[in-house]
Amino acid sequence: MRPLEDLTGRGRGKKIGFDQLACEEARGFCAENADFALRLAERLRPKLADASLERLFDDVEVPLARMLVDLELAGAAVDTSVLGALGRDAESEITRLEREAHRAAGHEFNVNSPRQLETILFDELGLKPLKRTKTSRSTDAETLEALSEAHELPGVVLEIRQISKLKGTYIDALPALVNPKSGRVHTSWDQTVAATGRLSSTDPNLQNIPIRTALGRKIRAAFVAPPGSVLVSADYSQIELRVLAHLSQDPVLLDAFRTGQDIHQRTAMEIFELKTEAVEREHRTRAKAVNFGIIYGQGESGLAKVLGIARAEAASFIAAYFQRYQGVRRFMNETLEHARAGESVRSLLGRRRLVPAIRSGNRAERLAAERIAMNMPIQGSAADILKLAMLALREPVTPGARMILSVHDELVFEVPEGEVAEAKERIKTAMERVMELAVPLVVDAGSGRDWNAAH
DNA sequence: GGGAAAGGCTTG
DNA sequence: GTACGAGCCTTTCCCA
Repeated sequence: MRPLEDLTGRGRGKKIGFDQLACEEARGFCAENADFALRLAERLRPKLADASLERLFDDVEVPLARMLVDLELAGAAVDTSVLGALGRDAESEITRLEREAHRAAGHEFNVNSPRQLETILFDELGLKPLKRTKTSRSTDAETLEALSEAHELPGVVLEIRQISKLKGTYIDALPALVNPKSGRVHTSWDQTVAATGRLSSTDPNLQNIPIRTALGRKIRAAFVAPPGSVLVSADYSQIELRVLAHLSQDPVLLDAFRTGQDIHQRTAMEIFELKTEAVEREHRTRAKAVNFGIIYGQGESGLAKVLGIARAEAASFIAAYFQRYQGVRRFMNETLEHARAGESVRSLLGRRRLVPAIRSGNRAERLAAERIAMNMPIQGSAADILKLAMLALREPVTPGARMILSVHDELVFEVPEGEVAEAKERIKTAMERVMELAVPLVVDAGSGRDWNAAH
Protein backbone atom coordinates (compact mmCIF):
# COMPACT_ATOMS: atom_id res chain seq x y z
CA MET A 1 0.00 0.00 0.00
CA ARG A 2 1.10 3.56 -0.56
CA PRO A 3 2.10 5.19 2.71
CA LEU A 4 -0.12 8.17 3.52
CA GLU A 5 3.02 10.32 3.69
CA ASP A 6 3.62 9.78 -0.03
CA LEU A 7 0.57 11.97 -0.58
CA THR A 8 0.77 14.43 2.28
CA GLY A 9 4.54 14.80 2.52
CA ARG A 10 6.29 14.51 5.84
CA GLY A 11 8.13 16.61 8.36
CA ARG A 12 7.49 19.90 10.04
CA GLY A 13 6.45 22.71 7.72
CA LYS A 14 6.06 20.62 4.61
CA LYS A 15 3.38 18.20 5.62
CA ILE A 16 -0.14 19.03 4.45
CA GLY A 17 -3.42 17.86 5.90
CA PHE A 18 -5.49 15.12 4.31
CA ASP A 19 -8.12 17.77 3.59
CA GLN A 20 -5.58 19.65 1.43
CA LEU A 21 -5.21 16.77 -1.04
CA ALA A 22 -6.68 16.85 -4.50
CA CYS A 23 -9.99 15.03 -4.37
CA GLU A 24 -8.85 12.40 -6.88
CA GLU A 25 -5.79 11.60 -4.80
CA ALA A 26 -7.78 11.32 -1.59
CA ARG A 27 -10.32 9.12 -3.34
CA GLY A 28 -7.66 6.77 -4.66
CA PHE A 29 -6.03 6.47 -1.28
CA CYS A 30 -9.31 5.76 0.51
CA ALA A 31 -10.45 3.26 -2.09
CA GLU A 32 -7.16 1.39 -1.92
CA ASN A 33 -7.35 1.26 1.88
CA ALA A 34 -10.92 0.00 1.84
CA ASP A 35 -10.09 -2.63 -0.77
CA PHE A 36 -7.04 -3.92 1.12
CA ALA A 37 -8.95 -3.97 4.40
CA LEU A 38 -11.78 -6.02 2.91
CA ARG A 39 -9.47 -8.52 1.24
CA LEU A 40 -7.38 -8.88 4.40
CA ALA A 41 -10.51 -9.39 6.50
CA GLU A 42 -11.52 -12.34 4.36
CA ARG A 43 -8.15 -13.99 4.91
CA LEU A 44 -7.62 -13.05 8.55
CA ARG A 45 -11.05 -13.71 10.05
CA PRO A 46 -10.58 -17.51 9.97
CA LYS A 47 -7.20 -17.10 11.61
CA LEU A 48 -8.74 -15.05 14.40
CA ALA A 49 -11.21 -17.84 14.99
CA ASP A 50 -8.45 -20.49 15.01
CA ALA A 51 -6.57 -18.49 17.65
CA SER A 52 -9.67 -17.88 19.78
CA LEU A 53 -9.25 -14.17 19.29
CA GLU A 54 -12.61 -13.29 17.78
CA ARG A 55 -14.12 -12.09 21.06
CA LEU A 56 -11.15 -9.87 21.81
CA PHE A 57 -11.34 -8.45 18.30
CA ASP A 58 -15.11 -7.99 18.02
CA ASP A 59 -15.89 -6.99 21.59
CA VAL A 60 -12.81 -4.96 22.50
CA GLU A 61 -10.63 -3.81 19.64
CA VAL A 62 -13.28 -2.87 17.08
CA PRO A 63 -15.50 -0.93 19.52
CA LEU A 64 -12.35 0.69 20.87
CA ALA A 65 -11.31 1.76 17.37
CA ARG A 66 -14.56 3.65 17.00
CA MET A 67 -13.97 5.24 20.36
CA LEU A 68 -10.44 6.29 19.45
CA VAL A 69 -11.88 8.23 16.52
CA ASP A 70 -13.88 10.26 19.04
CA LEU A 71 -10.77 10.82 21.14
CA GLU A 72 -8.81 12.00 18.11
CA LEU A 73 -11.57 14.37 17.11
CA ALA A 74 -11.94 15.69 20.65
CA GLY A 75 -8.24 16.46 21.04
CA ALA A 76 -6.68 18.13 24.07
CA ALA A 77 -6.56 21.85 24.82
CA VAL A 78 -3.08 23.37 25.07
CA ASP A 79 -2.45 26.85 26.43
CA THR A 80 0.21 28.03 23.98
CA SER A 81 0.83 31.26 25.91
CA VAL A 82 2.13 29.15 28.82
CA LEU A 83 4.48 27.38 26.41
CA GLY A 84 5.54 30.68 24.84
CA ALA A 85 6.66 32.04 28.20
CA LEU A 86 8.44 28.79 29.08
CA GLY A 87 10.17 28.89 25.70
CA ARG A 88 11.62 32.35 26.28
CA ASP A 89 12.88 31.35 29.74
CA ALA A 90 14.35 28.11 28.44
CA GLU A 91 16.03 29.92 25.54
CA SER A 92 17.92 32.36 27.76
CA GLU A 93 18.80 29.65 30.27
CA ILE A 94 20.26 27.48 27.50
CA THR A 95 22.26 30.43 26.14
CA ARG A 96 23.67 31.14 29.59
CA LEU A 97 24.54 27.49 30.23
CA GLU A 98 26.13 27.12 26.80
CA ARG A 99 28.53 29.93 27.60
CA GLU A 100 29.34 28.06 30.81
CA ALA A 101 29.96 24.86 28.89
CA HIS A 102 32.19 26.53 26.30
CA ARG A 103 34.23 28.17 29.04
CA ALA A 104 34.58 24.87 30.92
CA ALA A 105 35.61 23.11 27.70
CA GLY A 106 38.08 25.84 26.76
CA HIS A 107 36.43 26.56 23.40
CA GLU A 108 33.08 26.71 21.63
CA PHE A 109 31.35 23.52 20.50
CA ASN A 110 27.90 22.15 19.74
CA VAL A 111 26.62 20.84 23.07
CA ASN A 112 23.92 18.87 21.22
CA SER A 113 26.54 16.78 19.48
CA PRO A 114 27.53 13.61 21.37
CA ARG A 115 30.44 13.23 18.92
CA GLN A 116 31.96 16.60 19.74
CA LEU A 117 31.32 16.14 23.44
CA GLU A 118 33.02 12.75 23.35
CA THR A 119 36.21 14.27 21.94
CA ILE A 120 36.27 17.05 24.50
CA LEU A 121 35.56 14.89 27.55
CA PHE A 122 37.78 11.92 26.80
CA ASP A 123 40.54 13.28 24.53
CA GLU A 124 40.93 16.93 25.50
CA LEU A 125 40.04 16.80 29.20
CA GLY A 126 41.31 13.27 29.73
CA LEU A 127 38.28 12.00 31.64
CA LYS A 128 37.76 8.25 31.88
CA PRO A 129 35.12 6.70 29.61
CA LEU A 130 32.66 4.51 31.53
CA LYS A 131 30.95 2.59 28.77
CA ARG A 132 30.85 2.19 25.02
CA THR A 133 28.10 2.60 22.48
CA LYS A 134 28.17 0.71 19.17
CA THR A 135 30.66 3.12 17.62
CA SER A 136 31.90 5.46 20.36
CA ARG A 137 32.45 6.26 24.02
CA SER A 138 29.10 7.01 25.64
CA THR A 139 28.19 10.46 26.94
CA ASP A 140 24.76 9.51 28.23
CA ALA A 141 23.23 10.89 31.44
CA GLU A 142 24.50 8.05 33.59
CA THR A 143 28.06 8.65 32.36
CA LEU A 144 27.89 12.42 32.78
CA GLU A 145 26.49 11.95 36.28
CA ALA A 146 29.54 9.93 37.24
CA LEU A 147 31.99 12.25 35.47
CA SER A 148 30.58 15.33 37.19
CA GLU A 149 32.66 14.40 40.25
CA ALA A 150 35.83 14.93 38.26
CA HIS A 151 35.02 18.00 36.15
CA GLU A 152 32.61 20.93 35.88
CA LEU A 153 31.58 20.35 32.26
CA PRO A 154 29.50 17.15 32.52
CA GLY A 155 27.09 18.70 35.03
CA VAL A 156 26.53 21.74 32.82
CA VAL A 157 25.88 19.52 29.80
CA LEU A 158 23.34 17.53 31.82
CA GLU A 159 21.46 20.73 32.62
CA ILE A 160 21.52 21.86 28.99
CA ARG A 161 20.36 18.44 27.77
CA GLN A 162 17.44 18.45 30.20
CA ILE A 163 16.21 21.88 29.19
CA SER A 164 16.81 21.56 25.45
CA LYS A 165 15.11 18.16 25.35
CA LEU A 166 11.96 19.59 26.89
CA LYS A 167 12.17 22.72 24.76
CA GLY A 168 12.67 20.89 21.47
CA THR A 169 10.21 18.04 21.98
CA TYR A 170 7.41 19.81 23.80
CA ILE A 171 7.69 23.57 24.29
CA ASP A 172 8.53 24.35 20.65
CA ALA A 173 6.84 21.39 18.97
CA LEU A 174 3.39 21.38 20.58
CA PRO A 175 2.17 24.82 19.47
CA ALA A 176 2.88 23.88 15.85
CA LEU A 177 0.61 20.86 16.23
CA VAL A 178 -2.34 22.84 17.54
CA ASN A 179 -5.17 22.71 15.01
CA PRO A 180 -6.16 26.30 14.17
CA LYS A 181 -9.85 25.45 13.91
CA SER A 182 -10.20 23.59 17.21
CA GLY A 183 -7.34 25.26 19.06
CA ARG A 184 -6.38 21.79 20.29
CA VAL A 185 -3.87 19.03 19.58
CA HIS A 186 -5.31 15.93 17.93
CA THR A 187 -3.01 12.96 18.44
CA SER A 188 -3.25 9.76 16.41
CA TRP A 189 -3.92 6.60 18.40
CA ASP A 190 -2.54 3.28 17.17
CA GLN A 191 -3.84 -0.11 18.33
CA THR A 192 -1.41 -2.18 16.28
CA VAL A 193 2.15 -1.27 17.22
CA ALA A 194 2.73 -2.34 20.84
CA ALA A 195 3.28 -6.11 21.05
CA THR A 196 1.67 -6.29 24.49
CA GLY A 197 -1.63 -4.69 23.46
CA ARG A 198 -0.98 -1.22 24.75
CA LEU A 199 -2.09 1.79 22.75
CA SER A 200 0.44 4.18 21.31
CA SER A 201 0.13 7.85 20.45
CA THR A 202 1.84 9.90 17.72
CA ASP A 203 1.92 13.44 16.29
CA PRO A 204 2.12 14.43 19.07
CA ASN A 205 2.84 11.56 21.44
CA LEU A 206 0.64 12.47 24.42
CA GLN A 207 1.80 9.45 26.42
CA ASN A 208 5.21 10.89 27.26
CA ILE A 209 4.36 14.43 28.36
CA PRO A 210 6.92 15.38 31.06
CA ILE A 211 6.17 15.20 34.78
CA ARG A 212 9.42 14.35 36.59
CA THR A 213 11.15 17.75 36.83
CA ALA A 214 9.89 21.20 37.76
CA LEU A 215 10.10 22.38 34.15
CA GLY A 216 8.39 19.18 33.08
CA ARG A 217 5.45 19.84 35.38
CA LYS A 218 5.14 23.37 33.96
CA ILE A 219 4.86 21.85 30.49
CA ARG A 220 2.24 19.40 31.70
CA ALA A 221 0.35 22.35 33.17
CA ALA A 222 -0.02 23.75 29.63
CA PHE A 223 -2.60 21.00 29.04
CA VAL A 224 -5.69 22.73 30.32
CA ALA A 225 -9.43 22.39 30.62
CA PRO A 226 -11.61 24.70 28.52
CA PRO A 227 -13.32 27.57 30.38
CA GLY A 228 -15.99 26.31 32.77
CA SER A 229 -14.49 22.83 32.91
CA VAL A 230 -11.73 21.04 34.80
CA LEU A 231 -9.61 18.03 33.97
CA VAL A 232 -10.22 14.82 35.90
CA SER A 233 -7.40 12.30 35.92
CA ALA A 234 -8.03 8.77 37.19
CA ASP A 235 -5.23 6.23 37.43
CA TYR A 236 -4.96 2.63 38.57
CA SER A 237 -2.80 2.14 41.63
CA GLN A 238 -0.07 -0.50 41.11
CA ILE A 239 -2.05 -2.19 38.37
CA GLU A 240 0.76 -4.41 37.12
CA LEU A 241 1.63 -5.80 40.57
CA ARG A 242 -2.06 -6.41 41.22
CA VAL A 243 -2.30 -8.27 37.93
CA LEU A 244 0.75 -10.29 38.97
CA ALA A 245 -0.95 -11.13 42.29
CA HIS A 246 -3.97 -12.36 40.35
CA LEU A 247 -2.03 -14.34 37.74
CA SER A 248 0.34 -15.95 40.24
CA GLN A 249 -2.10 -16.32 43.16
CA ASP A 250 0.92 -15.73 45.37
CA PRO A 251 -0.34 -15.72 49.00
CA VAL A 252 1.89 -12.88 50.20
CA LEU A 253 1.06 -10.66 47.24
CA LEU A 254 -2.65 -11.45 47.60
CA ASP A 255 -2.54 -10.62 51.29
CA ALA A 256 -0.69 -7.36 50.74
CA PHE A 257 -3.26 -6.03 48.29
CA ARG A 258 -6.31 -7.45 50.10
CA THR A 259 -5.28 -5.67 53.27
CA GLY A 260 -4.43 -2.43 51.49
CA GLN A 261 -0.73 -2.39 52.31
CA ASP A 262 1.99 -0.27 50.72
CA ILE A 263 3.36 -2.95 48.40
CA HIS A 264 6.96 -1.72 48.32
CA GLN A 265 6.99 -1.49 52.11
CA ARG A 266 5.68 -5.04 52.33
CA THR A 267 8.30 -6.34 49.90
CA ALA A 268 10.98 -4.58 51.96
CA MET A 269 9.69 -6.35 55.09
CA GLU A 270 9.72 -9.70 53.34
CA ILE A 271 13.12 -9.65 51.64
CA PHE A 272 15.02 -7.84 54.41
CA GLU A 273 13.17 -9.65 57.22
CA LEU A 274 12.10 -6.46 58.99
CA LYS A 275 9.19 -5.43 61.15
CA THR A 276 7.02 -2.56 59.85
CA GLU A 277 8.66 0.13 61.94
CA ALA A 278 12.17 -1.05 61.02
CA VAL A 279 11.73 -0.37 57.28
CA GLU A 280 13.77 2.68 56.32
CA ARG A 281 13.52 4.72 53.15
CA GLU A 282 16.50 2.96 51.62
CA HIS A 283 14.91 -0.45 52.21
CA ARG A 284 11.73 0.66 50.52
CA THR A 285 13.62 2.18 47.56
CA ARG A 286 15.46 -1.08 46.99
CA ALA A 287 12.33 -3.18 47.41
CA LYS A 288 10.58 -0.95 44.88
CA ALA A 289 13.37 -1.60 42.38
CA VAL A 290 13.00 -5.33 43.01
CA ASN A 291 9.25 -5.13 42.42
CA PHE A 292 9.79 -3.32 39.12
CA GLY A 293 12.46 -5.85 38.23
CA ILE A 294 10.06 -8.73 38.79
CA ILE A 295 7.60 -7.23 36.33
CA TYR A 296 10.40 -6.82 33.76
CA GLY A 297 11.77 -10.34 34.20
CA GLN A 298 14.89 -9.06 35.86
CA GLY A 299 18.32 -10.60 35.91
CA GLU A 300 20.93 -10.09 38.59
CA SER A 301 23.02 -7.70 36.52
CA GLY A 302 20.04 -5.55 35.61
CA LEU A 303 19.02 -5.08 39.21
CA ALA A 304 22.62 -4.49 40.33
CA LYS A 305 22.96 -1.73 37.74
CA VAL A 306 19.72 0.01 38.70
CA LEU A 307 20.58 -0.07 42.40
CA GLY A 308 24.29 0.60 41.97
CA ILE A 309 25.24 -2.46 44.00
CA ALA A 310 27.35 -5.58 43.41
CA ARG A 311 25.93 -8.33 41.30
CA ALA A 312 26.20 -10.79 44.18
CA GLU A 313 24.19 -8.50 46.42
CA ALA A 314 21.48 -8.15 43.78
CA ALA A 315 21.44 -11.92 43.44
CA SER A 316 20.75 -12.25 47.16
CA PHE A 317 17.83 -9.77 46.90
CA ILE A 318 16.31 -11.78 44.10
CA ALA A 319 16.82 -15.06 45.93
CA ALA A 320 15.20 -13.57 49.02
CA TYR A 321 12.28 -12.32 46.93
CA PHE A 322 11.54 -15.69 45.38
CA GLN A 323 11.95 -17.39 48.75
CA ARG A 324 9.16 -15.19 50.10
CA TYR A 325 7.05 -15.01 46.96
CA GLN A 326 7.07 -18.64 45.88
CA GLY A 327 3.84 -18.26 43.97
CA VAL A 328 5.49 -15.64 41.78
CA ARG A 329 8.42 -17.98 41.16
CA ARG A 330 6.05 -20.76 40.17
CA PHE A 331 4.13 -18.46 37.83
CA MET A 332 7.29 -17.24 36.11
CA ASN A 333 8.58 -20.79 35.68
CA GLU A 334 5.26 -22.01 34.28
CA THR A 335 5.15 -19.10 31.86
CA LEU A 336 8.67 -19.87 30.66
CA GLU A 337 7.91 -23.58 30.24
CA HIS A 338 4.84 -22.69 28.23
CA ALA A 339 6.84 -20.44 25.93
CA ARG A 340 9.66 -22.96 25.60
CA ALA A 341 7.12 -25.56 24.48
CA GLY A 342 6.45 -23.28 21.50
CA GLU A 343 3.17 -21.85 22.75
CA SER A 344 2.42 -18.14 22.75
CA VAL A 345 2.09 -16.29 26.04
CA ARG A 346 -1.26 -14.60 26.67
CA SER A 347 -2.94 -11.76 28.52
CA LEU A 348 -6.13 -12.17 30.59
CA LEU A 349 -8.31 -11.43 27.55
CA GLY A 350 -6.36 -13.94 25.47
CA ARG A 351 -4.13 -11.58 23.51
CA ARG A 352 -1.15 -13.57 22.27
CA ARG A 353 2.53 -12.89 21.84
CA LEU A 354 4.84 -15.41 20.21
CA VAL A 355 8.39 -15.60 21.54
CA PRO A 356 10.28 -17.94 19.21
CA ALA A 357 13.65 -16.56 20.33
CA ILE A 358 13.15 -18.38 23.62
CA ARG A 359 14.75 -21.40 21.95
CA SER A 360 17.61 -19.43 20.43
CA GLY A 361 21.14 -20.78 20.72
CA ASN A 362 22.31 -17.23 21.45
CA ARG A 363 22.28 -16.69 25.21
CA ALA A 364 21.55 -12.95 25.13
CA GLU A 365 18.73 -13.43 22.64
CA ARG A 366 17.28 -16.24 24.71
CA LEU A 367 17.39 -14.26 27.95
CA ALA A 368 15.76 -11.28 26.25
CA ALA A 369 12.98 -13.59 25.01
CA GLU A 370 12.51 -14.94 28.53
CA ARG A 371 12.05 -11.41 29.88
CA ILE A 372 9.55 -10.65 27.14
CA ALA A 373 7.64 -13.86 27.92
CA MET A 374 7.47 -13.12 31.64
CA ASN A 375 6.46 -9.48 31.15
CA MET A 376 3.84 -9.83 28.43
CA PRO A 377 1.02 -11.41 30.48
CA ILE A 378 1.46 -8.67 33.08
CA GLN A 379 1.73 -5.62 30.85
CA GLY A 380 -0.77 -7.11 28.40
CA SER A 381 -3.39 -7.80 31.05
CA ALA A 382 -3.01 -4.29 32.45
CA ALA A 383 -3.57 -3.01 28.91
CA ASP A 384 -6.67 -5.22 28.62
CA ILE A 385 -8.05 -3.75 31.82
CA LEU A 386 -7.51 -0.17 30.70
CA LYS A 387 -9.18 -0.89 27.37
CA LEU A 388 -12.19 -2.40 29.15
CA ALA A 389 -12.31 0.68 31.35
CA MET A 390 -12.32 2.92 28.30
CA LEU A 391 -15.24 0.97 26.82
CA ALA A 392 -17.10 1.04 30.13
CA LEU A 393 -16.73 4.82 30.10
CA ARG A 394 -17.69 5.26 26.46
CA GLU A 395 -20.84 7.19 27.29
CA PRO A 396 -20.46 10.46 29.22
CA VAL A 397 -20.37 9.81 32.99
CA THR A 398 -22.12 13.14 33.54
CA PRO A 399 -23.98 15.14 30.87
CA GLY A 400 -21.06 17.40 29.92
CA ALA A 401 -18.12 15.08 30.52
CA ARG A 402 -15.90 13.54 27.86
CA MET A 403 -12.78 11.37 27.79
CA ILE A 404 -9.77 12.94 26.08
CA LEU A 405 -6.66 10.86 26.91
CA SER A 406 -5.49 7.35 27.80
CA VAL A 407 -1.99 6.86 29.22
CA HIS A 408 -1.39 3.15 30.06
CA ASP A 409 -2.85 3.24 33.58
CA GLU A 410 -4.59 6.61 33.49
CA LEU A 411 -7.67 8.12 31.83
CA VAL A 412 -8.19 11.88 31.53
CA PHE A 413 -11.57 13.60 31.16
CA GLU A 414 -12.90 17.09 30.65
CA VAL A 415 -15.73 17.74 33.09
CA PRO A 416 -17.91 20.83 33.61
CA GLU A 417 -17.16 22.44 36.99
CA GLY A 418 -20.56 21.58 38.47
CA GLU A 419 -20.28 17.88 37.63
CA VAL A 420 -16.81 17.12 39.01
CA ALA A 421 -17.64 15.29 42.24
CA GLU A 422 -20.17 13.04 40.58
CA ALA A 423 -17.95 12.38 37.56
CA LYS A 424 -14.98 11.44 39.72
CA GLU A 425 -17.03 8.99 41.71
CA ARG A 426 -18.53 7.35 38.63
CA ILE A 427 -15.20 7.12 36.83
CA LYS A 428 -13.51 5.61 39.86
CA THR A 429 -16.25 3.07 40.42
CA ALA A 430 -16.44 2.07 36.76
CA MET A 431 -12.69 1.57 36.51
CA GLU A 432 -12.51 -0.46 39.71
CA ARG A 433 -15.36 -2.77 38.66
CA VAL A 434 -14.35 -3.39 35.08
CA MET A 435 -12.81 -6.78 35.85
CA GLU A 436 -12.94 -8.90 38.98
CA LEU A 437 -9.46 -9.99 40.02
CA ALA A 438 -8.30 -11.93 43.06
CA VAL A 439 -7.31 -8.58 44.56
CA PRO A 440 -9.12 -5.23 44.48
CA LEU A 441 -8.46 -2.77 41.67
CA VAL A 442 -7.90 0.65 43.20
CA VAL A 443 -8.24 3.94 41.33
CA ASP A 444 -7.12 7.39 42.47
CA ALA A 445 -8.93 10.32 40.91
CA GLY A 446 -7.84 13.95 40.99
CA SER A 447 -9.04 17.15 39.35
CA GLY A 448 -7.76 20.60 38.50
CA ARG A 449 -7.57 23.39 35.95
CA ASP A 450 -4.68 21.67 34.21
CA TRP A 451 -3.20 18.19 33.81
CA ASN A 452 -0.47 18.80 36.36
CA ALA A 453 -2.95 19.92 38.98
CA ALA A 454 -5.29 17.03 38.22
CA HIS A 455 -2.70 14.26 38.29
C1' DG B 1 18.56 17.76 0.00
C1' DG B 2 16.65 13.40 1.69
C1' DG B 3 16.81 9.21 4.32
C1' DA B 4 18.71 6.17 7.65
C1' DA B 5 21.55 5.30 11.57
C1' DA B 6 23.26 6.67 15.97
C1' DG B 7 22.90 8.61 20.37
C1' DG B 8 20.09 10.32 23.63
C1' DC B 9 15.86 11.19 26.54
C1' DT B 10 10.73 11.61 27.60
C1' DT B 11 6.86 8.64 29.56
C1' DG B 12 4.04 4.24 32.06
C1' DG C 1 26.11 -7.22 26.21
C1' DT C 2 21.62 -6.49 30.50
C1' DA C 3 15.22 -4.88 32.85
C1' DC C 4 9.35 -4.45 29.82
C1' DG C 5 6.52 -1.37 26.38
C1' DA C 6 6.53 3.04 23.32
C1' DG C 7 7.85 8.02 20.11
C1' DC C 8 10.68 12.02 18.90
C1' DC C 9 14.62 15.07 18.97
C1' DT C 10 19.42 16.53 16.83
C1' DT C 11 23.55 15.18 14.71
C1' DT C 12 26.11 12.51 11.55
C1' DC C 13 26.87 9.90 7.52
C1' DC C 14 25.91 8.43 2.93
C1' DC C 15 24.09 8.86 -1.61
C1' DA C 16 21.82 10.91 -5.62
